Amino acid sequence: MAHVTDFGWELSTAIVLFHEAIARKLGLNAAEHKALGLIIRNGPMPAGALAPLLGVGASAVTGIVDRLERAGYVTRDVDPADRRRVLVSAAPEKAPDLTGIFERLGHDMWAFMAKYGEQERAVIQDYVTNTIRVVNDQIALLVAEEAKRGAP
Amino acid sequence: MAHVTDFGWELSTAIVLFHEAIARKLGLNAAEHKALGLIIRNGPMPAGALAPLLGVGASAVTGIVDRLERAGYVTRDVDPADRRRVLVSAAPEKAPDLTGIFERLGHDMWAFMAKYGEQERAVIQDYVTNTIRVVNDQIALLVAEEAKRGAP
DNA sequence: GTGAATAGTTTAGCTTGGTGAAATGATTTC
DNA sequence: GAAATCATTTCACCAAGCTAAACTATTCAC
Repeated sequence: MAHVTDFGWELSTAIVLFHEAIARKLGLNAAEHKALGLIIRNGPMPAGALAPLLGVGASAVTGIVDRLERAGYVTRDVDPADRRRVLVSAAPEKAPDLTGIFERLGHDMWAFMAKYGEQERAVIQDYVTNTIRVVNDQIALLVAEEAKRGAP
Repeated sequence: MAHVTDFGWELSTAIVLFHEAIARKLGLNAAEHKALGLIIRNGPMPAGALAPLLGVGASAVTGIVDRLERAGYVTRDVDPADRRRVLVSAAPEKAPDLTGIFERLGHDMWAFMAKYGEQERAVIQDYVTNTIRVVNDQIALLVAEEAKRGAP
């Protein structure tokens, strides 16, 4: 098992460093990067919804979205359904040479994935899926602990 | 391939969130968490060696190590070989209930790893190793770009 | 042994990015 | 249609954490 955890540790470190490098490349701090990730993943969201997800107050979201908008990564649009709300959407065309990076990443991943047979891919998929589940479980436990300490 | 990248994306997000949750649990900010990780991984290191790895100036390291030391996660010791130098070592016994978290994580990983046969584990190992390599390559490219922009 | 170089810390000043209360504009309720 | 509510922004202020430069202690070169 030492092998598995060691690999996991290395992979985990690499992924965190990769995220940091991407954020630097985009000129974003942690909060802005996280916000952009949430918007890309979840689609357009009202500004207020970001506050709890980022763990900051509503007024701080204005500044974060300001900077993302000024950099061209997102756009603000009034929600036609409820014109009090401001929907923040990703402006994917403005992401700089990131396409190049993800293309290279995808290409290199593809290069070694191609040699696996169908069964081997199934194993890998099972492994990754289970790892995601296990990690998410631990996150949930940690967050639950925080919540308990926060409001006991 | 859409599957693979999607899984990769999910895994990547989970890992980043896990790291953040751990840092919050320890009461550490990003720089402190990164520094502690480096010290744990590399063993005792002189304070000055941390500065370039963290991407901060030497004077900032003092504050970072101060906070880690005050929290009990590391100790400072004068290097007997060169008494100008201060070796920063991890104080593992002081890490709080983290043992519990990593025990649970290891246990849950073990639970589903146990069902794989030897060949399946070899496939997984190959996959993880290659993924680490590919991600590290992209990091190296990004860092090289930064260096070029930084000092052309 | 003296002078230059090195490791770490201290200090002062500044930037960043946050909070919380009040303001603004839009929507719902009665 | 007036009043209460809601989403977001604005404003003034505050704290964290960084840099640059001065300072102390130690080592190395000659």
